[in-house]
Amino acid sequence: MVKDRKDVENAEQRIFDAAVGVFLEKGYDGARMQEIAERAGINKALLHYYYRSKERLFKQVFVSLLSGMISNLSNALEGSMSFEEKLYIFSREYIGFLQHNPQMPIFLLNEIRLHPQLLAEAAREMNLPQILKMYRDEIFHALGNKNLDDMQQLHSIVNIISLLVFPVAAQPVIQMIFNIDNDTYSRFLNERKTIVPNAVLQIIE
Amino acid sequence: MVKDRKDVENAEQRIFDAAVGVFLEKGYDGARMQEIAERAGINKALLHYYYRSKERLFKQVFVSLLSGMISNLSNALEGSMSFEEKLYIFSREYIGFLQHNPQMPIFLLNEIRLHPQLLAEAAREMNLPQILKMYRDEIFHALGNKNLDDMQQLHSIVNIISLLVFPVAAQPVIQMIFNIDNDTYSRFLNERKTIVPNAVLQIIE
DNA sequence: GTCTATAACAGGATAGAC
DNA sequence: GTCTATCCTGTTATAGAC
Repeated sequence: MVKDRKDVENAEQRIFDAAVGVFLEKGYDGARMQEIAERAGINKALLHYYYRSKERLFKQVFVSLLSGMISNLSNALEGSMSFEEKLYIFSREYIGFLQHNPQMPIFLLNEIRLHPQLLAEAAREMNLPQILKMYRDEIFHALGNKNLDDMQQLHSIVNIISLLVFPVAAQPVIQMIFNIDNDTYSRFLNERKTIVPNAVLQIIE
Repeated sequence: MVKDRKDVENAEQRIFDAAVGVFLEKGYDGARMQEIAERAGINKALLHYYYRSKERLFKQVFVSLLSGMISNLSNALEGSMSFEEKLYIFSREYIGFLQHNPQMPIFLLNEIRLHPQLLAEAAREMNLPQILKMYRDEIFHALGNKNLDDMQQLHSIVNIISLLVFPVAAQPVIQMIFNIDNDTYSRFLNERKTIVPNAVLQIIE
């Protein structure tokens, strides 16, 4: 089980990596087992040998993407900084992550929309509730110092996420409507790494 | 061509209505011509008689949904009210519309993501550029009075749309994470009809 | 473990009767 | 216009050799 040679990645892992790519690009319904096999450089039959069915393979990919996204970001919230500091770091990290994975938000939201039970199942397989509880406690605690009631705290959190995620998720539409080239849009997103926390703090105060 | 009897809607229209429902629920790849035919109460062959192919039927549905959404909302921007007044009305109308069509944002964004050329084609078939130019002029003009440069204006517009759309689009995820029941979430969205314009004005000033 | 071959069926599309 | 029957391809999944 020596794995230090990355260029000789085993078949199971290559299949999984290929599946991540294909499912992300095409969605569950649009993805083809044939294409996953081709990208992994192996035969279709081997997919079923390792993962039994398309559905089971997809669920593993889905959980992996969702939990990867969440655990990546929870790092930004750890430590003993002030709420303001955490907000700036979180905004920078989150937009940075999304810039490297622009397809993920719509992919995840759409698959959840199509298969609502996915979210509950995924939550069971990863320790999602626990991680999210940490998020909530962390954020609510920070916001609690601002004398906001429960509903106001929820508005604040949703405001932050909305301002960070949507501009990346809707990039193609926004670029098309306002006729913006890629470089300009990239600058636009980079600016938001500080503009969003600024705006959020302004709203709360 | 008498059409005053709505209960005797002709086959072509019934097919189209059924197609809207199925495509919205399942997406292009997940939708089945068979199911559209069943919901329309006619046979599969008749789908092809009227619409030739699944792809052509889908394009008409897509354009209809996109242009319906846009033209509905442009009403809110007409008239000679102040920017502040328009902002409040627009926020109320937009969230209200989304509450009745919660599936639409993710459906549209995902189909555009899967088929980037859809947006350009749809723009050609409807008078999208013209409508959007009206939007832009209207909004930029209003924001222009606030002494904002181009990039700041773009941030403002994207902020508004993000704060309005995302909380509806991501409703299932947000409800699950924060353990919120439907009634509470509905109140939450209603509150945002005034909270969002308040916040936006606060950011701009 | 990995392959080839094929089963089994679903789904879009068309032919042709009425 | 509307239907039934059918074609034909693509797709998941499995059987079985190596």
